[in-house]
Amino acid sequence: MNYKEAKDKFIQTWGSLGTLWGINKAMAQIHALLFISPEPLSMEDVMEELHISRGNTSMNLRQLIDWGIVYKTSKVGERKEYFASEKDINELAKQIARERSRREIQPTLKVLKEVSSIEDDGSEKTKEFIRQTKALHDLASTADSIMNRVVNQESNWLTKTFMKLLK
Amino acid sequence: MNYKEAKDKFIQTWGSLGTLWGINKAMAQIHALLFISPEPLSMEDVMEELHISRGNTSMNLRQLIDWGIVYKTSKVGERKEYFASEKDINELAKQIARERSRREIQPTLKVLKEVSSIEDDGSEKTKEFIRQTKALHDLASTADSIMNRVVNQESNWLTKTFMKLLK
DNA sequence: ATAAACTTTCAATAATTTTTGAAAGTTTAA
DNA sequence: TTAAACTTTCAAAAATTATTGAAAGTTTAT
Repeated sequence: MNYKEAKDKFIQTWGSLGTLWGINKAMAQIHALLFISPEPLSMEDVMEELHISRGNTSMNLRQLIDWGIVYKTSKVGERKEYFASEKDINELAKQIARERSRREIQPTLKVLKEVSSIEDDGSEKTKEFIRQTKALHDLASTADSIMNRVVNQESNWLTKTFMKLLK
Repeated sequence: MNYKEAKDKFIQTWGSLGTLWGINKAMAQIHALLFISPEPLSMEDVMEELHISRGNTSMNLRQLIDWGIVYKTSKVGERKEYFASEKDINELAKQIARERSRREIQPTLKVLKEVSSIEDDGSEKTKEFIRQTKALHDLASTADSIMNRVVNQESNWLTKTFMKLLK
């Protein structure tokens, strides 16, 4: 396998994985491309490499910036903007964990808390509902605490902790 | 909020969350319904509660069974099959972790290993590619080890470990 | 063997999500 | 101020994914 083949395969794989953690294919592919590029790329570069339209590129770059895993840079004497991805893998993991917590877990916890607080009328179905939604709340809440802890520690905490756990 | 409202809200929320962990809405809603039901439900019951077709119900119940989080049961003297979800939250978390590892992480690891093994021709872009794909491989691999450990421990390991970490 | 009770399959349709591309918007240089 | 260089927006189109429902399939009782 040569560089070009490996690169295409990586971008393709990362792209289809993206849909699994809640971002679309183009967004994940742009991220993959920037992640392995030694130099920041312009919008034009991204469009050409991935064969996607200007509009699509613009919108998805914006989203990546919103997620905090891609940055705008500029080159002296050039008007164009260039884009670079977060290169540090720990920083990337932290950022993703942070965003997933904010976008998914927090809103879910809110709903779980709400629905598990209905009045217990004594019926079996109500009891079961309260029991099960409370259990889910606890699970999600615990998972979220872990994620927040990862997010708020020094960059290597994740790896260190994992290594300890694996001993 | 009464029981019916809370139930609908829970099913709705769980349904839209589903798309985020890689299962479709109907599948997640069926799971939600069974998860809070004190009794196993028939296909008919599920169709009526969620207003979805027979075919849809059948296919998604099958998938839930494939994921290992819903079981078929039967009632004596009845020909119909009934369906019940895994009720134990630790078992549910384990099962989901196990399936996500098998379906997503393992295949990704395979590709990452493959593409990060291309020959280093000394160019900056190749060096960067190898460095970054290796780093991702390490991250995914570590995350997977954790998940497998969770999967292979006694039912309460997850919660216990989390509690320790939070101290 | 027949038929009733039930489940599965799958081609057609519907719903949703993504992508395009051209017009509108913005910034900078002269 | 003008215009060139570049980016963003968004309605329409395309692509993808989910759902339906009726026919085919299966199982069980008689």
